[in-house]
Amino acid sequence: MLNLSFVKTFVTLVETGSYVETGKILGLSQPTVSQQIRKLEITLGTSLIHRSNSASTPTQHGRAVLPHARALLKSSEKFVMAAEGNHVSLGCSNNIATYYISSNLKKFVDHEVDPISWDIRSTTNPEIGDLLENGEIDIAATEWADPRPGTIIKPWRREPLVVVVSPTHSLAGEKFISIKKLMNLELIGGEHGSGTGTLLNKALGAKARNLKMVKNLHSTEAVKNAVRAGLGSSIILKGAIIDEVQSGHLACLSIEGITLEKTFHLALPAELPEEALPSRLANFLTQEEKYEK
Amino acid sequence: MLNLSFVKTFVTLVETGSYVETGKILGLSQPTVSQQIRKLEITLGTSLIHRSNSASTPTQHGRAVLPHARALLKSSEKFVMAAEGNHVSLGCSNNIATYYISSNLKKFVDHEVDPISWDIRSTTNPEIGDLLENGEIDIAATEWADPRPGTIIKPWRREPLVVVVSPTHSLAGEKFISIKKLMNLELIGGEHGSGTGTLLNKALGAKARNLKMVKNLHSTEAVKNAVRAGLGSSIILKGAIIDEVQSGHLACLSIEGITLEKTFHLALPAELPEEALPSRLANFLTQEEKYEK
DNA sequence: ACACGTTACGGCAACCGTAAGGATT
DNA sequence: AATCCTTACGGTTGCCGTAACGTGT
Repeated sequence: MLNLSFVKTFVTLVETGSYVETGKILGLSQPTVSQQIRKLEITLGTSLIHRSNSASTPTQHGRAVLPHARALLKSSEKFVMAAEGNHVSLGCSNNIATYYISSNLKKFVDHEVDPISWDIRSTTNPEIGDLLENGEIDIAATEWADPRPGTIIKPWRREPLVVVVSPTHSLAGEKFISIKKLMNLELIGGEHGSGTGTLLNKALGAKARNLKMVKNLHSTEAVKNAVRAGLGSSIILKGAIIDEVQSGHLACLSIEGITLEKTFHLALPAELPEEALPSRLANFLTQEEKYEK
Repeated sequence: MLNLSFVKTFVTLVETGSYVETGKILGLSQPTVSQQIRKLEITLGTSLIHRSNSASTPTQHGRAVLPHARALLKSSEKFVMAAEGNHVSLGCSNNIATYYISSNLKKFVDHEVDPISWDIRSTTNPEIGDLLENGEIDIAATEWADPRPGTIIKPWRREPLVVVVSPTHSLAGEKFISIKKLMNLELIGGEHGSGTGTLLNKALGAKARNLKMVKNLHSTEAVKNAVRAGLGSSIILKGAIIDEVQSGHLACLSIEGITLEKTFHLALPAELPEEALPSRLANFLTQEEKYEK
């Protein structure tokens, strides 16, 4: 079986180009470095480094293997981090991953004393619940509450939805749109399962039926592009179009008389202790955002 | 440093739930299994398995670490495979990855005697060239030739482009469309850098300027959805819409008088020996498709 | 009594360091 | 001569198996 230390010395040897230097970095004697490379080559059955007195360069094989070697070491680090409780696998809805989570995660990482390792998986809202149940992620951030056995749900933050139109649209420049006028817009929908439809039904009641949904595209980015091109309008999370509004590529309006808000939720395994990293992240996020009833 | 064997025994122990069984599978004595788990726990500094005489179940920590452990082992396998020359990292344009490569790759894997490990990265055509230059992929399949220093390019296969309209469109049902009528269609473009624009300029000459490109969406799937919804028409690789045409959700036509074909290319590092896996894959693909001048 | 896991201990292989030996500049 | 890597060899570590020992069913 493979020896991770040897892989590590191989990688640093390629990076430094020198056996002596590698030894110094890793705290090994120089002959040991030589020995380890030899042994690695034997277990792999191929030559990895061109032997010459002047320069130590990887062979063709060595170069081919190098990215995999790096990936292996990284994977090993993640494993150790996870074991030490300093790793979170975060699962987010596509929208949250794209537009919301990054800055919060950065703040959390800076806020923690020990270094944190993390990864993010983003997919559709319903699948996020599956991932959490299967243990593939430690904590989930979704656009609607998806209660499952063995998980607890916390409300995280409220995010307004706005009506988005092309800047050349007659309504561009207005702050509000009446429900009546909303019914006349040709609306382009986004990703399925993001809960926007349910939300509209709740806010508009029976009138939601009269909205002219002309098409569903599969991602918010595709919707934004379509609206920007004048193919229609849409109802989108405000956080997703801040840049475009600022730069004048899109115009946004609120709906007169109603507040359209999506509540983001966090979900975690139920039996998790408070001091576990996912719990700390959840607490940090909810406090940070000061969610008010 | 971590010992990969121990990680392996940990994973199989969780899978089997028995020390004895694990020993049998891995060819170890039962006390050795016990010892390895203990040592792993010591190096990680946490308990992984609930000690009890009846059932061996992972602790909370153990469950949290498990996916990372599996990832680590998989990463190690990939490393070994790469070293043995039985791994290819294939980079494809998004379209090729989505619609073309899978069946070919399957045939190649079946055709090889030794088991092959592989992975696919898909991104835009220009980026594929970068990946190959950086050694992050071993072979590239792109929608146009992108010659770089140190790489060789082979034509792979020709793929027709067709005009795609909604099945409710007046032209649906026709086999051909005149260039004149093509000028009247509101065309939706797809991913940037896929070479379709260049191809149209070559085929139509100055007339290409008169095409009504109303919008570029960022992926072929988005374009398909938009066309299907009647938002416009498009010019797309035929292979991307076979299913939709068959099921009647889209209609396709050829352009009268001209053949619109994209040539897919393969790119590999220049100095690669013929018996290397990427070379074998390239040869298999080009022979399979019988590319004629 | 039996099945399962742990503890104890000895042999053996593997790893690392020191010292000496080429080869190239 | 100096630098860099390899070879040779001995000491130590650490891994594995056998045997003996708890413990719950």
